[in-house]
Amino acid sequence: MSNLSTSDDILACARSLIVAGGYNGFSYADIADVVGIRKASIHHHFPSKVDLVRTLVARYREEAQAGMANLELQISNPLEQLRFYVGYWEACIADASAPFCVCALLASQLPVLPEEVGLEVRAHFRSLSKWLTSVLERGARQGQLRLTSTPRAEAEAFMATVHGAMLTARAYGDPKIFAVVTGPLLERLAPGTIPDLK
Amino acid sequence: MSNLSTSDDILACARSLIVAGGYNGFSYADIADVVGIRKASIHHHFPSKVDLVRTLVARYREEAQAGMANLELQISNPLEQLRFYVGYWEACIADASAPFCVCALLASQLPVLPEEVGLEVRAHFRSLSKWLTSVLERGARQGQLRLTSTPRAEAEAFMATVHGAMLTARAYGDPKIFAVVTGPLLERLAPGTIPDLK
DNA sequence: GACAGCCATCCTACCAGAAGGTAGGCATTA
DNA sequence: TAATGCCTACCTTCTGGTAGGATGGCTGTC
Repeated sequence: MSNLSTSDDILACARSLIVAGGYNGFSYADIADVVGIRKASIHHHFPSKVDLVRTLVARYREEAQAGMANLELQISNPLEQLRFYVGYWEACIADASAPFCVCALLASQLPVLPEEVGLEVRAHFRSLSKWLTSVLERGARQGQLRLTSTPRAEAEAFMATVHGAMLTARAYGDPKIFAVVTGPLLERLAPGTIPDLK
Repeated sequence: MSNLSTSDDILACARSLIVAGGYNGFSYADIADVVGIRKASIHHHFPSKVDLVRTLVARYREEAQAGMANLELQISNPLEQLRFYVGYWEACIADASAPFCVCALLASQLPVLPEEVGLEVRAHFRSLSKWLTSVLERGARQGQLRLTSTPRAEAEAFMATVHGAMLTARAYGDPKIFAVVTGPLLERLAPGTIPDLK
């Protein structure tokens, strides 16, 4: 991998392996092969697999939080914030750099996840939902977004559709379908268009 | 398990284990424990794990096809067909009998799935999408559904949202959120409600 | 009806390799 | 000198899978 810190390499590698196949879809040996290190050396950085994945998800959450905070600073328009969020994932899927949200993938395996990891994953869903709710609520208040139900319900639906679109893109092996699904999702929230017009 | 054929018991058990944790989330030993049989006996019915899971997904697909065909016979109203489909999953999630679509879960792990299994999983997505497209298309033609984009795009969005809602319900450990997400999804397609009315 | 043969089912016993993890040694750096 | 990072070597348990034997129900034949 890169020539930054080895533990960062391990985390980055584990992340992409998890994105590909989930918690039970990779082993220390897989990481060792990619990073160019021995299995035992990974244990030096992360004593157990649970430690590794918990750290990885915690860091992922930090990045996500930082991303949302940055979005609040850089973009004031709620609709544009949503567009940026969706666009971020569209790009990740298109260039196959990270074609799935780590937490979304792990959430699908929650029943077999170690508890400590599960807690982090659930926390991500709550904070993402909270942020989306606040964006939608603000957009509605400012008359920039048109909601058809409560901000919370709309936020959950938004999040669910984005996650589902990731899954569909993977199932079809076609990045373009992600935009096909998420495009109308954004349009529907934007006033100015008249959905009833045929 | 039940006292029907052993191979059916094995398939049923494997299905619920896959729904819980995916392809790598269970072993022959797990099934042996539940079914009350020895590991080696499972190999008699399904020589390899790939055989087992391929058969399982193929059967799941048959059931799904039969379900769609039956829906076409029993219910003529397209909106009611969609309601029934969503209600089916709502019930599965509520009673925890099958809180996730087997193919949706496996699709999330497509990169690490044996090819033969992956093919079946992708085929399910295609046929489900095809059916939803036809329902939406017919509904729009009959003036019973109001689409805001093409039937195909709307079908993909519908499917994605339902899959995402399954994931959300699992992440929150709360079956009710499934209806919170899918309810408005159906309402939006039904004419008669006026979304713009605050 | 008796009996042989056959086949499906399930068993015990075993295997090789992969899993996550440990012990302890050897450099390099602070 | 102490800690850090990485190594070799090893351990235990689990993994999917195989070999071969016991049982028991079904056939066809006499």
